[in-house]
Amino acid sequence: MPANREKDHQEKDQPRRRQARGERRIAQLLEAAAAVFTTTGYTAASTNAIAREAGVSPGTLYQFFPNKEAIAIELGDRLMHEMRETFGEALAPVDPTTPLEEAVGAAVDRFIAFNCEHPVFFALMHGPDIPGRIAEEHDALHATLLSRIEGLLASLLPDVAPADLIRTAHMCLGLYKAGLELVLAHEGAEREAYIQELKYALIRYLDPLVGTRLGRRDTTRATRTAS
Amino acid sequence: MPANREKDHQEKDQPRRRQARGERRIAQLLEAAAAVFTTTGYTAASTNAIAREAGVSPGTLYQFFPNKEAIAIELGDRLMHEMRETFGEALAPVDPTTPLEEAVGAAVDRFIAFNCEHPVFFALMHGPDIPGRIAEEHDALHATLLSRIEGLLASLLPDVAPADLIRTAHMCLGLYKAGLELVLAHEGAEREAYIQELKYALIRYLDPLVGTRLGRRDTTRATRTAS
DNA sequence: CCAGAATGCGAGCGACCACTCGCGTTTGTC
DNA sequence: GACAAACGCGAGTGGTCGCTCGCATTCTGG
Repeated sequence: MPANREKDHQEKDQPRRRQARGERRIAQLLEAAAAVFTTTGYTAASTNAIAREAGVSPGTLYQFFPNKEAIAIELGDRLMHEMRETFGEALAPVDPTTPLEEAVGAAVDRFIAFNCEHPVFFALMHGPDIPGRIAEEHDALHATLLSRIEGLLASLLPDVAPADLIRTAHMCLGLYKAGLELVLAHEGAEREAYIQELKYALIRYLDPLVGTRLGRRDTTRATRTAS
Repeated sequence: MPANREKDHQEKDQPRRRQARGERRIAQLLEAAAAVFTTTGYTAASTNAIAREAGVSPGTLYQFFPNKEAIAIELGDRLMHEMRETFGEALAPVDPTTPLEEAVGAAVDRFIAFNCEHPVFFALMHGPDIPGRIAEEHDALHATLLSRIEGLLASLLPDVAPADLIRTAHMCLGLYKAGLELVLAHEGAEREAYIQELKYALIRYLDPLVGTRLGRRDTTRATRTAS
């Protein structure tokens, strides 16, 4: 196979010369795609609808993306990048003396904030309708999150077998996703209440594992608002 | 509008005269549909694929179902019916002296068993790809489950405000769904382990709400299998 | 045994979708 | 100002899908 073509079919070596206009269009299209994906999901979203939402023609969309999948991939990449830089390593390093409540509370708060700001993230990760390539990205993110959580748990719970640690990490992520769905489904005070419930469920789930730790406060639910 | 037509367009008053052959075909088609929905989801499933899976022609399929949606509706109805008769009122009445562990454990066991036996149930309820009518059925089931759980919780936790009760019911269902996903994703011993984790998470979440109850045993996790 | 209904078929219809192509417009460069 | 490249357009193409229709076959009641 030839090493490199000239002006034709170049995809990765020469990312194609873009004008400022083009970059703006790309951002515009990704924003529109995020909106459409959020409301209809990936498969049900039509490229024509995305182009319409962005106020351009279908042809213009395909000037910047080779196909529909690439739009979701690029969107996923940017989200992942933004996620990393939003709370960089905030999940990994854990001072073993940190109280469980604080560690869980801080992690949940950050994730919830991110997901509220980027609802398309949940839509892309949660749909059973995602084709091959995106599923890989999804799995990669999933694995990353799991290993992060696993590391965090390992620092909190030194005396737990690895197999149990992995399972516990899966459970934490699952419980978080369940809570997130409820959080996103509500607003205002009710949303806050669900955030508290989520933190509470996670803390109660993890607490007894923190067997030999000092100063374990009781995790009994605080007095609830009488409503 | 006329009260009833004769032989034309009758839909509900005269369910159309069926032969035994027809009933068999319907069951066959629903089974095929369940298989296809389970593997590909509702929207991605094509009626031609369902017909092929059932070994009949597309035309035959439409002899028994007016459209694709009706297949999912009928499937949902039969599932719901089977669910009701499988553990009828098993969720509703709760002896207030029942230990929390038993109540939760029994309910989870029953639901997990049902979902393992009918994987299409999870596929139909979990997909974000579901059109209007089915979503209504979904919501109806959701509401039914919620009120059942709410009733169960009310019998267990008499001194909790209604608003908190509703929220707690939502949380329980969400936590269950999260656990179910993990349970279905594993097999054998690992599946059993996740079932235990799910029960444990629910019990720990609910336990402190059972404030003024007698004989509350400690819910510390039992010694885990050493792998 | 026979009329009529129920069942079964599969090519085909219209709609929609991802994607393309030819051509006109704007922009950066010399 | 001129040339090329990037940008922009929208009708059109091939393909899939839900669904229909005309016709053949099988069953049922009288």
